[in-house]
Amino acid sequence: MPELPEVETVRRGLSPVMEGARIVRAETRREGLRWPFPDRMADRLTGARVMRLGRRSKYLLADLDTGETLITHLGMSGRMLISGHPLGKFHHDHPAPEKHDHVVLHMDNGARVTFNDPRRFGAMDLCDSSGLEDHKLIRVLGPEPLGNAFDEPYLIGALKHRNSPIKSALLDQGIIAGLGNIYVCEVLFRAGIHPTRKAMRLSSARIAGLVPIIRNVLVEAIESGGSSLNDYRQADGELGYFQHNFQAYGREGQPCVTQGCTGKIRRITQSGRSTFYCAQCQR
DNA sequence: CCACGACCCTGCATGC
DNA sequence: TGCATGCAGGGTCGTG
Repeated sequence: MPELPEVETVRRGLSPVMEGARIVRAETRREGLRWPFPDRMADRLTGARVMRLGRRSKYLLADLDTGETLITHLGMSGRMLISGHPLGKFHHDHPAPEKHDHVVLHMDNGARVTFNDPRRFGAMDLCDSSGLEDHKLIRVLGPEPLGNAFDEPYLIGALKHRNSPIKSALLDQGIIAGLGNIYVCEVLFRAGIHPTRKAMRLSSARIAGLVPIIRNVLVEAIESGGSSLNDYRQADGELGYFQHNFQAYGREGQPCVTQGCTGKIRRITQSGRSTFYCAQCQR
């Protein structure tokens, strides 16, 4: 489900429900997801007030008044469902827990936030807020693509010696934090760059051109409420609609939308993941 | 220091 | 109807 725009959409949906509210009860319905939950997680969450809901890359960060931060990753299939709140799908009641509801946060404003994740690639962890930047999942991340540290000189330097395909390099969270398979395909399509091209073989000018394209794709996707594939929804139950703006991803066999291009979108596999591109206008 | 494949897990669409 | 296969927006780890 989630790349940076989807996680940002979830954050925006959750923040009016969670910010300023206290967790009166935390239910963990299994021992962990991708990894075991941290020691006594439910106890450490109980009574905590959420000061601020933030995001770093694809991680949701709930800054608590206990001095700890709750780190949540949605993996491939994770969702955050709101009930008992006007901004949630269920305004007044709480649906019975479903099969893959793994963590339920009961807020003092009557809302419940449920972390549902069928594939269980998601994760939760708690750390000292002061040490967040040193957390093992956070410290390995490259710059935020919508932040000031991400600019043309940075990307040129980061890709200069990369011998891997540009597709793999842009998926590397240590280079740019937050792009995933969909948005990398869309970025390379807009840039007219062939996904198998070696990063180090691209001119500085072409790499520099990627920077505004990356920012634009992400901003447009966030403004659209993210992309809804399968049953992914925003926290309020609404569907995002950026998937209607895909120009490459998921369009195998369909005509290229570039003006004057007669090509069709192809699908290849790169390191186990599908890449969609137009062989005529991406070089 | 890479780059790549296997693996983690469930659900869904497809084809026989 | 059942069953096998392949695919899915995430990431880590071991190997060469």
